[in-house]
Amino acid sequence: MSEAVRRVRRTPADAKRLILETAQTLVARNGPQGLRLQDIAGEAGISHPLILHHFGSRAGLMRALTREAAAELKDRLVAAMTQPDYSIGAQLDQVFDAFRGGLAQRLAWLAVEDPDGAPANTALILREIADTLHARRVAAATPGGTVAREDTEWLIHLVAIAAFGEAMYGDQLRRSAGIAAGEESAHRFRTWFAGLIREHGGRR
Amino acid sequence: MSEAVRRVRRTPADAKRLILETAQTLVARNGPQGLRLQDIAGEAGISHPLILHHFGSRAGLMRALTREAAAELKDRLVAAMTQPDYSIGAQLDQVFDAFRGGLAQRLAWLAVEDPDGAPANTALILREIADTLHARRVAAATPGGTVAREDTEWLIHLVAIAAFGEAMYGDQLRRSAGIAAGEESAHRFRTWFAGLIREHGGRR
DNA sequence: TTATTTGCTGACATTAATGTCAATAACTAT
DNA sequence: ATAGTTATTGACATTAATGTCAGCAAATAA
Repeated sequence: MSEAVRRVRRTPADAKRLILETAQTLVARNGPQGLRLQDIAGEAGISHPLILHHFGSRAGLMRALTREAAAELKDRLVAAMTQPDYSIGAQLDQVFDAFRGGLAQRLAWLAVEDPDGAPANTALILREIADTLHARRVAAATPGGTVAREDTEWLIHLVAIAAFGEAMYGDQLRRSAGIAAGEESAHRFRTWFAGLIREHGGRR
Repeated sequence: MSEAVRRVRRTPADAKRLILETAQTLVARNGPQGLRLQDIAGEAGISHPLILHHFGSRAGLMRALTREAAAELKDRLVAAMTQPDYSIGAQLDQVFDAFRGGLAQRLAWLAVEDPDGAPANTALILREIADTLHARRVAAATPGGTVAREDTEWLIHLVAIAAFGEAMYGDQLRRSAGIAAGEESAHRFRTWFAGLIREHGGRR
């Protein structure tokens, strides 16, 4: 009388993919609080022990999530940087784009959940970027002028904290300032910010 | 034979003070995760139901905490702004100081815990600041020049997201960039940032 | 002293999360 | 077919948090 219960059986790689993608979606949607194994399982149409089977523990899943988000960010930044005419002023929109689609928010939220995981995973990304950008700035400098290494580093630091701050609190702060929220407003800010940086680059 | 158990009996105001201050300390030290009623109670030397007695629920405590932190931030910013020679470039250090001592971190963390509480409590703070600053910039402008209102707003927005981003991720990002962490490094960045903004103000 | 109010606590209830495990079903190889 | 491997699940164990409550004790007033 008892029906045989049908099951989907995936390859481990596929199962991990499914879980990670579902989890990323949920983090982006609900913030760091919304990362309950039950919820992920429900959304993915699986049972929650399956997550533990593939990732060992909740912490293991978190590590995998941050690792994935950090890798994605790095890929996007490197892609933006390898454009022929790259400069942080001219291509700032691409840099912010690299943080878009909830990516920075995900990373930031994951950093809140697991303060030690994010640094480990993002380590040295910024250093690589600083090296590349600085070389470009030096090459682009007028023959007589010099570009201080420190200036490049702080420039990147500013863009990084601004991008994170914008991703986390941009909308809230705009609302608090009485500025209309939304994508268009955020874009206007990016444009303004790019101008500020271009100004800075231009004068030395 | 049974000893009478001695108890401390406070006024409601004193009890709330004690609880709020202990909680603020713990948030600053351990992040948003470290806000368990048991922990607060243990640290304050009271029992955890006392917190519920005075604040109704954990959510009530969180609201009180964000309200307090937001009020503190506003006070510091207003104090910085009412200095006679206030301008966001010249006094940027004071603005960042207003965010220091874990205040921005507390606010940011509380915002993560209770995304709706912070906006309600910080509403219009930035608008006030924008009004004041814009008036000053207009007054300080050279007779022929004009200062766009939007420019002032974006300037404040940048400082705000940078201050939050710095408070939340500054040290992590500096480490990730291979820059030495610590107060001195953070100060050097503030100085550089102030210069950037002063440059911008000077050219229009 | 006695009565009254209420700040305060210990013990318990409730809820909600992670983590464990034996059993089951879907593939693969023989 | 048959056996073996393992992805998958339901039921359960465990843990850890918030919230409830009856009663105790410290002030204040009569």
